[in-house]
Amino acid sequence: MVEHPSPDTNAAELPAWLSRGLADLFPAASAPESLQDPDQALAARLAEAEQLGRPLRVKLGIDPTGSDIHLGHSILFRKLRAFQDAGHTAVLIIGDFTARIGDPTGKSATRVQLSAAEVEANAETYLLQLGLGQDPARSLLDFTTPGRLEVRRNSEWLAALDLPAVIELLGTSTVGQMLAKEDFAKRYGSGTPISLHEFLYPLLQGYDSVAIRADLELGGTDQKFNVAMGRDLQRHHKQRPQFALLLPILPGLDGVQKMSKSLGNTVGLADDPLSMYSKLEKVPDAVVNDYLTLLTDLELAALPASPRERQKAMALEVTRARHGLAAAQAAQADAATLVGGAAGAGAAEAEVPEASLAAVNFPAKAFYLLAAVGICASSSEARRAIQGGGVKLDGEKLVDANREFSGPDELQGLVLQLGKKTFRRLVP
RNA sequence: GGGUCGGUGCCCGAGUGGUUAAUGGGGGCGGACUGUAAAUCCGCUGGCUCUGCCUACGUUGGUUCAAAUCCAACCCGGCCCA
Repeated sequence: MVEHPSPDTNAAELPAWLSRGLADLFPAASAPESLQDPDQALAARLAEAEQLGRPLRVKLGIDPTGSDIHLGHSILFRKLRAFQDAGHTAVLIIGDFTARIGDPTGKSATRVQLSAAEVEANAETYLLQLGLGQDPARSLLDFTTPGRLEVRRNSEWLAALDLPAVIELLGTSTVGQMLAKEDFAKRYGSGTPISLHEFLYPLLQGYDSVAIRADLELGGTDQKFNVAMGRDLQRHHKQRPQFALLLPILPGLDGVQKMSKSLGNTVGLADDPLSMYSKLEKVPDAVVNDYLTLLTDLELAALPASPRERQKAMALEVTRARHGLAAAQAAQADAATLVGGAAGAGAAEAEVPEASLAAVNFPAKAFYLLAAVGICASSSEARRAIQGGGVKLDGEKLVDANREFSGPDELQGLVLQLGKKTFRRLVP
């Protein structure tokens, strides 16, 4: 490639771990030689950091509004981790204060406000899923290496703002600027209500950057407005404005809409190996390469061209990163046996999630059993599933929804199957 | 605050006194097909250990043998005016 004769040109290139999968970066990645300004060019800022031996402070904010982290979120954490591994400081902001307003981004309606207790409980779960107390080799973030991670809650500084401070904050932008934001513009245009407090959200998120003196903020492309707001506010507070690093929004399992719990197209970080693998190996062909780029470190060029092989390689690698190679390979093998037709014999061998019969009251009718064991959401749904011919017990189609089981003995050890990909081994 | 229009099942959206969990579409789930995919076709889509019983059309109360459908008050939202 290019020669690197001087430190100046060195800075003109970003490392691959940083540029992989980027959707947007501003103000600029690198700059012409005449403009090696560490405030304008990220490459220059990185070089400066190295020179001064001062790691960059890389901000990522999360609002603990739900309880499960899924792969869609994980692409941001993966990038944050890459910064950690390169020696920088990840500043993870738990939006315990902002979560109670609700980020209007991408929302077609005002979000429900959460109680402080709910938010705190969610925050705890998030940290555990991100790897708190775990071996960094297996977890998403590095919680153990000193100096690599700061976890901050934004109530720390936001709860302390008094009215004059809030008014000053509001004074930094205009209604026109707010309405320029796509979500607001859409909602305003379509007559969907926008509460005034929602205008505060971008300002508060921006203020977080001021509070922690961020050098760089990570976000999805939908965060562009909010991240840019951080730059404005930092300038307002006489700080060096942060760089913005935007990553694409991961499409969900449907391949069209973004991955989101409410759309039911997610793969959870906490999913067991088998369901993680089997969901992933059937993502639409069109998004397999996105998954590979954003969720793995694999070289795309080195992979087989066949879409089916790519799906498998991607599913295996993503599962491996969470559960280890052995578990991932087992999941791959099990997926092949379970779904591949020879369910009867295969199911007995394969490793499937277990479901306890403890909560079942016997005698139990088939439709009730499905619901009681948690495989169906309701007994009515179970009844329909059985009548629709989608339920198998130990490989044999269960046809009678009213079939009665007298006790756990005749069920334990058997595998209950709903559709092609939901399996439960019944245990006491 | 005034005027006006509106609030139906996961979502959109019919339905304006009388079988009926309530047309249709989307989404979801299941089946066939397939590459465990896409496309296509078919079925299901409130709850309950269910041949029946509950609960449902913003909330509460009322009229009626009978209401999602009529009346009243209230709550929430859009638009116009202030």
